[in-house]
Amino acid sequence: MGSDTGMPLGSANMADVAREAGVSIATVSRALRGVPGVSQATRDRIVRIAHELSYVISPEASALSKGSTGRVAIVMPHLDAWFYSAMLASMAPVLRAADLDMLVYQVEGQEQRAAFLRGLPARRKADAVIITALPMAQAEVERLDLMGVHVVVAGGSIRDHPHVQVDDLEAGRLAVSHLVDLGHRRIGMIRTSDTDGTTWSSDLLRVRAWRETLAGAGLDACEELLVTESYGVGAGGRAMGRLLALPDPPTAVFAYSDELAFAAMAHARSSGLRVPEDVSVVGMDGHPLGEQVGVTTVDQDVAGQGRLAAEMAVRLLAGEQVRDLDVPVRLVQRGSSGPATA
Amino acid sequence: MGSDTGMPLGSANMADVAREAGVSIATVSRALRGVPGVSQATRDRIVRIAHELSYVISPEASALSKGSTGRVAIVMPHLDAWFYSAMLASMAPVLRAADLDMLVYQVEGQEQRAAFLRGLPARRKADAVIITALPMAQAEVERLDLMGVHVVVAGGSIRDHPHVQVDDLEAGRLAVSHLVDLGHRRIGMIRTSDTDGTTWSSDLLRVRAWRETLAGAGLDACEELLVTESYGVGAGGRAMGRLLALPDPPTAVFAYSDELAFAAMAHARSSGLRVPEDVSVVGMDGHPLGEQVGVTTVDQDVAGQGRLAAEMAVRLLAGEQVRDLDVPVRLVQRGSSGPATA
DNA sequence: CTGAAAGCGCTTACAG
DNA sequence: CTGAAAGCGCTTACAG
Repeated sequence: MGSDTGMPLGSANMADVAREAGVSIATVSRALRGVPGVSQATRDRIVRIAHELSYVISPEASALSKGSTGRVAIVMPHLDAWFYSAMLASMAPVLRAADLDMLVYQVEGQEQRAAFLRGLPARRKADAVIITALPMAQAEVERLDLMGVHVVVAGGSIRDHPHVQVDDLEAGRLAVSHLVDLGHRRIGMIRTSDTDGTTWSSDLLRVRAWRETLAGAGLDACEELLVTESYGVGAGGRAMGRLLALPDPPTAVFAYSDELAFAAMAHARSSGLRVPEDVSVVGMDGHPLGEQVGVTTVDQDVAGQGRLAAEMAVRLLAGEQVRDLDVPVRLVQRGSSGPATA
Repeated sequence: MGSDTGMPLGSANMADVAREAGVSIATVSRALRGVPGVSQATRDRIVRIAHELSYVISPEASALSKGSTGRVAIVMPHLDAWFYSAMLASMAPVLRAADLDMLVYQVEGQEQRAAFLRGLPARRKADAVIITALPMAQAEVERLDLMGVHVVVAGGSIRDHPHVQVDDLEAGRLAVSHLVDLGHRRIGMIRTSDTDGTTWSSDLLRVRAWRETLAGAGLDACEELLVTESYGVGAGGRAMGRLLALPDPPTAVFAYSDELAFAAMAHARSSGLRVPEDVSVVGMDGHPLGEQVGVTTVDQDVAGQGRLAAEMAVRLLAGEQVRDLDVPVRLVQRGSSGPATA
């Protein structure tokens, strides 16, 4: 690494490389990007000198002149729930392979969402934005159109933006039918209320599936069996507590996520109940811990959804057409659900 | 929102705003950034017009001329393990408050790490980089110095870069001493081997604590009791399986993380063992599920570490001095550990 | 195959 | 308080 120019390592710009190589910066630019129009010898020399100078292209300057940022923004309401981190983890390698950087925004609650959309911050910071399972009110959704970047929706759908999702209605039916088939007559549902007052397709659809499946089986989907707790660590436990405290508690519960299911099960057990003998629990997602802990779930291939959403963004940036993708769900029966005994 | 200029919403640049307002772009720049030197009337008018035109500043152009990017890069080996996602989640609001964007890099394994450091990609893409619990070989560490940006280390330490960490030696001692105090004589340890061949302070220190604590108690820290599985979903289960298959299996196990502990417990139970009667398990982290599932752990306040690391990055960017921060750990006793019965 | 020059959209001394 | 102009570091027609 002989920096014989005496300049601090890594502070070189394209002009320095050009000077050192005895060519114009236009030639350096072409050589380094690998575009045709440079002789192999010149290219080799430039590459070598750039390396010697520890030259790194300025993404800002590059972006400014070509008009694209080389970045994709990922927007999620939470970063620490498993669903979101699994999404993120599966998007990362796809974007990396396409040489795109990943800008991550945690946009939690209506206020932050409003601020995010008001500032339209992603518009000039990324070439595309992947909205992941973000609750949104109708008026907010409109703002999305103004962002002037490609929008991909993962884990849900928003108007006519291209999306990757599962059929949440089917997912909910799978879970609830499974419990109905096991002979349960009182079946509760647990969800969290980040979605307060806002439209979020997955949530609405799973609740609808719960209602419709119960109705279809001639069972009562009364409001007390649908408990909503605000998002947070204790949500699942509190929700289960409320259900179990009912005069006529459910013998089975469908939780919106596996993490809620884990907490619900733990709460039930610490209340002296056996799972599934006293109460059955079904979650949703396909959380890896679920296999170990033995939770019946509706697997929605989160990693697959993330990968596909990222690929969709990559395609859009390449100017290709994309079409909406539906990822199949499947019921995975494990120890947390069993026959109704009452 | 009357765009009376007829140009597509959001495509305006500073010159458009200037023209519309009848001022120079210099004045627009000052007005919009809130720097002094613009009359209130002019400022108000400019702000209004910018809003009407849905004007959003070009971060690229801004960054190029002022020489900073307004971004912080977060580098982690995994994004889907709880520890990392909790770190990320706690960094996000701090960076947001400082008006910094978060660029996330999942750098997994030696090959990707080498590529990351070879390209020094973060150097010009962010003003600071927060390295989170990333295993690194010595030679790789050297390259860090070349990045030409502020480096903060979270959840460990790397040479003399400012860091936020816990005392992993103490953490390990707390866990193992707890088991020794309960009367256990055969105490195993489970870890994962992302760290293969590389230096990662936390890992080395916790293993050392395990060895030293056992030695200090006159117990045998034989190699068969230290099991290393490559990182992944099944790691904890496989590791526990290996320990339990030993001719003389341990009666207690210290797992590097709570997630490993969950899996280890599940495996033990599915093997027909009771926890803690037949085997005690202690994890580390302070995973929220641990409270629900009843896992004894060494809480290392992950969210606190993430917050402090992000604050440290913000301070460095503000030109302030920072000093290394040590976050305290504490043993949280729960149901997964109990007296030795053998 | 190579270079001179315009342009991307800002910020920031420097003048007034 | 305001503006003209240089400069940030690239990319990309356009010529040769």
